[in-house]
Amino acid sequence: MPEMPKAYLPAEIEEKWYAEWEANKRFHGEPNPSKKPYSIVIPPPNVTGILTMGHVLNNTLQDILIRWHRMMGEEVCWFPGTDHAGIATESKVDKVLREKEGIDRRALGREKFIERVWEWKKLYGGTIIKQLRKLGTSCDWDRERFTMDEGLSAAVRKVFVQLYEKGYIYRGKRMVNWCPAAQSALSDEEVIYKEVKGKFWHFRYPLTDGSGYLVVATTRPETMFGDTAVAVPPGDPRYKHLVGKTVNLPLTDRKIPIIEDEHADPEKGTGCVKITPAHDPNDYQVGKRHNLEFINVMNRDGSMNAQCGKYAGLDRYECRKQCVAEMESLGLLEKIEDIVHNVGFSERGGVEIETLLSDQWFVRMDELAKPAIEAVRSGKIKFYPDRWAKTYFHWMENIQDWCISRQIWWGHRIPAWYRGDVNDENREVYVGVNPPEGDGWYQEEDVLDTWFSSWLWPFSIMGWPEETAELKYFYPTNDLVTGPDIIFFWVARMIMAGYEFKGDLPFRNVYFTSIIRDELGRKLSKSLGNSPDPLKVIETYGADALRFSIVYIAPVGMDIRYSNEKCELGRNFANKLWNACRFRTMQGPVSASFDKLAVPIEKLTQDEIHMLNTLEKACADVNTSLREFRFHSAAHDIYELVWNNFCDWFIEACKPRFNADEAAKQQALAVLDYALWKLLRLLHPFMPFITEELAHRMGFLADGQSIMTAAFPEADLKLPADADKISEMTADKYALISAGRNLRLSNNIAPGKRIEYHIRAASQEILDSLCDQMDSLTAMLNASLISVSLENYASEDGTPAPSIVCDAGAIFLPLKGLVDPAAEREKLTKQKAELTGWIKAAEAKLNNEKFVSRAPAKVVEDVKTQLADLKDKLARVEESLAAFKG
RNA sequence: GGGCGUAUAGCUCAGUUGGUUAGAGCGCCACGUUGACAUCGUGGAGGUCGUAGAUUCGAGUUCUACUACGCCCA
Repeated sequence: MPEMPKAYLPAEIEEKWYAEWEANKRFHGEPNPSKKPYSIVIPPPNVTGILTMGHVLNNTLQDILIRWHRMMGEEVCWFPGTDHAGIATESKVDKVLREKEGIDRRALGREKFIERVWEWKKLYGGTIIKQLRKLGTSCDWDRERFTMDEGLSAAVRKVFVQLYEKGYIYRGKRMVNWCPAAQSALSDEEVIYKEVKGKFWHFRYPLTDGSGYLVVATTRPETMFGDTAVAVPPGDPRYKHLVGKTVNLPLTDRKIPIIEDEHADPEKGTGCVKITPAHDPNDYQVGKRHNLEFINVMNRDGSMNAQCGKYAGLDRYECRKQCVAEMESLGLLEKIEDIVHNVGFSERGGVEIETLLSDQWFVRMDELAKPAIEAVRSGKIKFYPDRWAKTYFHWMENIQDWCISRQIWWGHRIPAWYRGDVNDENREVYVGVNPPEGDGWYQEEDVLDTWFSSWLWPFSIMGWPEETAELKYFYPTNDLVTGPDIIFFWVARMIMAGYEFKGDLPFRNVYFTSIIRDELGRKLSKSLGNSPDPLKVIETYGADALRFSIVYIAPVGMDIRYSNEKCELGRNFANKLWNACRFRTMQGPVSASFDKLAVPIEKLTQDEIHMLNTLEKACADVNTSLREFRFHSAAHDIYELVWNNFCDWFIEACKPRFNADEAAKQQALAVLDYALWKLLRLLHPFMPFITEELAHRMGFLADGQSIMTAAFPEADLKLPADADKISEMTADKYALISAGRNLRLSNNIAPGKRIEYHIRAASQEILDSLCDQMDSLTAMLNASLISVSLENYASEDGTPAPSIVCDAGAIFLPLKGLVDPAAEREKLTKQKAELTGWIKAAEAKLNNEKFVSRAPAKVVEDVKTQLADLKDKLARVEESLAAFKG
């Protein structure tokens, strides 16, 4: 084994191990009845996508779960793949064709265009999948799927037909969200409402009888060409006499009725409101109630149509401007008010959404929702953090029908065929998995919402509707890790689909990740330029560092404020571990028994017992944390264990033993190796590359073996019965050492200078124990000599020495006349004041009869013990103080 | 308008069922290159836990109201 470099360099090592793992099919899962199954399906990233920090967090957490379960000996399978992202991909390829080749999609035609999309997908569709590998994700790449694969497409067709036959899918003319950029309908979930500054234009609509006018306010003047009524509040005395009359709709030659309807709010503006049934959801309801005419005034691309007279063909915003100008010139503009209101924008591209009436396909959701609600309510499916269940219930209990048709080409074409005139509402309709027999049939032009294939992902990815061995073994999956932003889009729908088509839940636990923001708390976005490139971060810090850092800093259920510099934490940690191992290799070959502790427990030193005891507790804690999806807690525990317990204290305590007799050295190494091997395994799910590398370098694994399938550590070591007590005493000893170092520093003694100390032990037991461990004590204090007794330090000439009082006793630094008595008095006086304060607090408690009678006996006992300790400490401080007053 | 969440050290965040003197990382100050590690070591300074009440022997931890910020839904 070549000597280890001084600093850990991740690049080559990560590359090497990933290739090795893949070549040996270490990620592959296969139905295996003799083992317990564990599976996860990846939230399929868009095939057009590139890796973002959101993916990094999400996939790191999945990989941690996957690797953890794999190490626990389960048959693990992580199913990966991508979705076809209908609108996103179509517009992307469309743009490329237009800009690079000057080709218009429409001129190309549907068939040719789709061919080009497939070509594009072949070239670039694998990008994000390749990038995920850099992160170390152990997906079963043999099982990678795409939502447009033949099998998954068959699943979509089957599901569509099944729901249609059940009467859950229907086609109809409804108000839908229309994206003028994509020129397609969108589901409610794809519309994002934002508060924007806008205007209220107050228009005068003249009464036909010439007796005056009504004032209506609108934020959308251009839709006035679709007005088919003016509504007033029912019974409103201001307008009662006008109901049934008509107004002349300005800029047109139409007369429209004045009607009474609750939608008109008497408090708002004049109380009158114009009704545009074809362009507003509320007006649509009014239109239906009053049997009004529905006039569509807009084209698919957001321009005005022939209903708008001379404004036909104008863009909606231009038309708005000109309408307002003309109304003003006609003296019909009463006033303009600045307002802030909610406007819907398309989730992609941020184009303002139109609501308009059109023919679309819908899924009735109410029945599908029932078992899905029950699954979460009964706890069969658990959400982490569980408060997301509330959001889920609220949405599910008020669920709306799902608009699933999209007026684009890239996607699953709806398996419906028609025969007869396109405009004939009564033409023949056929819905089936395969095209109908006979002549004259033509297929529906629309394709399905991408989520209509994604909601089948947990079982379509396993080959459904075929009855595959994978489905039998790996379905339902165990855990799902995803962002809360797609709880409606995806999570809720998968649960519904699971019950409807598989008759069973798709997963048991859903972990909702944090959302990543920049340091200032802003959302990451392309336009702000604040999205870090994970690949660059991996190049700079290493994948392990990125993974560890992001888990370490991710708060539970809150947004993460991320910056690349935070990866220094993970990089430094990796380097620390690397160097600890480097130091170990310098001490000789690996111990013969590192897997099982060969040292008899009665021979263990206190430092060793403390290390092992802490290690065992950490193993238990990490397992518990992971079971509860408390990833950051597990990361913190491991960090603390490695850096603080293992490196700062245990290795330092070992050092003198490495230079002592051979038996002591071999025992120290045996314990160290046992702990280190366990540490590496504990850390592996978080930092897969460095742990694999070190496990091999240290000799814990032979060629051809992998830490990936080594046993995940559990708290299974038998320690002496009084291990906890010894552990505590050792911690007190370390506190004493810190105090000794403090004395050295505060008295300006060079760190390299070996000096004498005196320790007054707090008890005979502590005295004995300190004497037992004189070698490590001396080394860690860099002392030349340490005297221990039950007495304070007393110099021959009676000069007092500075000291610090701790739980284990007091430590003195004999300076032989070099002390500054004033400074020492000040320090001691301050300490005395603190102690006195605490003593008063403790006494107050014990003098409180209610406390003594009502608090648990254990608590009262603790306070008593504490008070005794405090008084003891105070006595010592006072002794020292008296000495310095001398 | 309804719902949810968050407010703890200069910054970013821990603090699981209420119980000893509230923690970590970064940053800051001092010292330091004795062969694991300057991607480091040693020591130190720094919060009374948004505000006001309530419950309790005891509250950062429970309850109520309020304030600020954020998210979701309408």
